[in-house]
Amino acid sequence: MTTAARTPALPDGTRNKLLDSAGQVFADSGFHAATVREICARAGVNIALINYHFGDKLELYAEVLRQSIGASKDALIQKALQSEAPPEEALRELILAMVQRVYRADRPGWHFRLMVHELAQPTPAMAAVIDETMRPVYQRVCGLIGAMLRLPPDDDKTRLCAHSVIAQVVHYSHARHVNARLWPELELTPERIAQIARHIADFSLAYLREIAPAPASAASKSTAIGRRKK
Amino acid sequence: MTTAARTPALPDGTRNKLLDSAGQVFADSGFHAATVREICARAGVNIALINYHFGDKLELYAEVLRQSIGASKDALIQKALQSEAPPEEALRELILAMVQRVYRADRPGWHFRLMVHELAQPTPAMAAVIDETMRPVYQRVCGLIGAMLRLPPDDDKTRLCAHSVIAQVVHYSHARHVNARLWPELELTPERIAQIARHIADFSLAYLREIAPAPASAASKSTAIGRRKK
DNA sequence: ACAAAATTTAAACACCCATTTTAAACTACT
DNA sequence: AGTAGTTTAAAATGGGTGTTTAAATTTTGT
Repeated sequence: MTTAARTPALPDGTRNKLLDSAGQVFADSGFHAATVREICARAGVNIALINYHFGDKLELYAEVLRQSIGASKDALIQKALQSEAPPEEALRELILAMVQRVYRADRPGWHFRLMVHELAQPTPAMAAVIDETMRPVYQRVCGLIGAMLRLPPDDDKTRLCAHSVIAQVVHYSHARHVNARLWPELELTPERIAQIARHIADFSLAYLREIAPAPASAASKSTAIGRRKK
Repeated sequence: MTTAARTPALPDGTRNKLLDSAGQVFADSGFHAATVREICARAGVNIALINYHFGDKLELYAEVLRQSIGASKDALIQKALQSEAPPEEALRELILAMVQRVYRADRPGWHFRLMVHELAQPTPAMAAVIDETMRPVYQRVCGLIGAMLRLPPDDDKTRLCAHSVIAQVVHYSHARHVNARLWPELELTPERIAQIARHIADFSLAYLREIAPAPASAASKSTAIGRRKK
C-alpha cells in the first residue's frame, strides 16, 4: 500500500543525497529535533521523496544508522582486531586504533555525534549499533585481558578491566566538550593522539601486569616483567 | 508584560513541584523533546502555571540547571574533597564518593542525565555547570595525583592520569545504556558499586605507584624501580 | 469582613511538524 | 508511440507543541 521503500536504481541518486544530509542533520539535532524539511532542504530535493524512498522518518534514521555502522568497518580497527601479536602488544594496537578512530573527525564526523545522541536518548536502533560496532571490540578486549590474566573472558575481573580500558578511550569522545573546557591547552595533533593512546596502554597494563599470574614458562619475549609480584 | 516570574512565596509551593518534575522530565528527554504538558502533569498542576511562574519553557530550564548546580553540594563529594588522608587514601575516598554519587538513582540522579544531554547538544549553560560542579573535583584529583607523582597539578602526565581516573568513573554514567547491553548481568547492588569503586582505585593506583618516585623515607609500600623517563 | 492581589483553572489560540494525498511533469526503456 | 518508474509541486490532514486568555478561586492586606 502507498509507496513502499524501494531499492535505489542509481547508486548516486537522490536517495544517497538524502542519506548524507540526514546524517548531518540527525547528528546536529538528534532524532527528535531533526526535521524532514531541513533534511530535504539540505539535500536539495523535494519533501515527498523521503516518503517515497524510505517510507517514513524513522526508517530513514535506521538506514542512516545502518550506513554509519557499515562505515564503521574501520580499516585500523579491523586490522587491530585480527592482530596475531601477543596479548599485551595486541591490546596496545587496539587502543591506538580506537583512540585514533575517535579523534578522526574529518571524514565521517557525524558518526560519533550520532552515538552521543543515542546515549542521551536511546532509540530502538541503538541495540543494533551496539551489537555490530561495539560488541566485537568489547569481546576482543575481554579476550586479550582474559588471556593476560588467565581468566575467562566473561569473568568479573576481566570485564571490570575491559571497562576501565574502554572507558579511558571513549572518554575523550563523549566528554569532548568538558575536556575542552577543563584542559583547553590540549591540542589534538597526531603526536598528541598517539601519546594519549600510549598513556592509556601504559596506565592499564600496569595493573594487568600486577595481578597477572606469573608465566609458567619463560616467555620468548624480552619484556622482563617478572620482578614485581604482589 | 503578561505576568512575569516572581519569587516563590512558599518554599513548598507549586513552583517547587514544577522545578522538581521539570528536572526529571528534562533529564529523561532533553530540553527539546521534553514537553511542558508532561512536566505539569507529573507535577499535578495546571499547564498555565509554568508560564505564570517562569515566563516560558527556556527560563524554567535555566532555573532547573541553576538548582542542579546548587544541589551538587553533595555531602559525600564534599567530605571526600576535604579529606586529610594521605593522597592514596584520599583518592580512594574520592573515587568511592564519585561512583556512589553516579549510581544513586533515587534522589539526585537526574543531574548526570542532564549532563549527558548537554554533552550531546550543549547549551550556553553548560560552561557554568562545568566550572561549578566538575572543576573542583578535577582539580582535587589532579592535586592528589600530582602529590603522589611529585609533579605539578597541571603537568601533562598528571592530567593524563586524572583523566584516566575520571574516565573510568563517569563511564558507568555516560555509557550506562551501552554497558547494560554489553554486560546485562551486572546488577548494581550497593556491594557491587563499592566493588567497582575499589576496582577503579586498584586499577589506577597500580600505575601511579609504578611511576611514582621512591619516597625519601622508607615507606611501607613497595616501589617499582621501573626507570621510565620521557 | 471586605476588597484587592495573587494564584489557579479550563479552554482556546496559533504555530509547526510529519505524513498523506493530489496531480502533473520528467526519464528511461521496449 | 506507450508504459512504468521517478521526481516535483502544492495542498490538506491530523496531531502535538508552547503560549495565552479570561474567568474562577484562593490568599492576602487592612
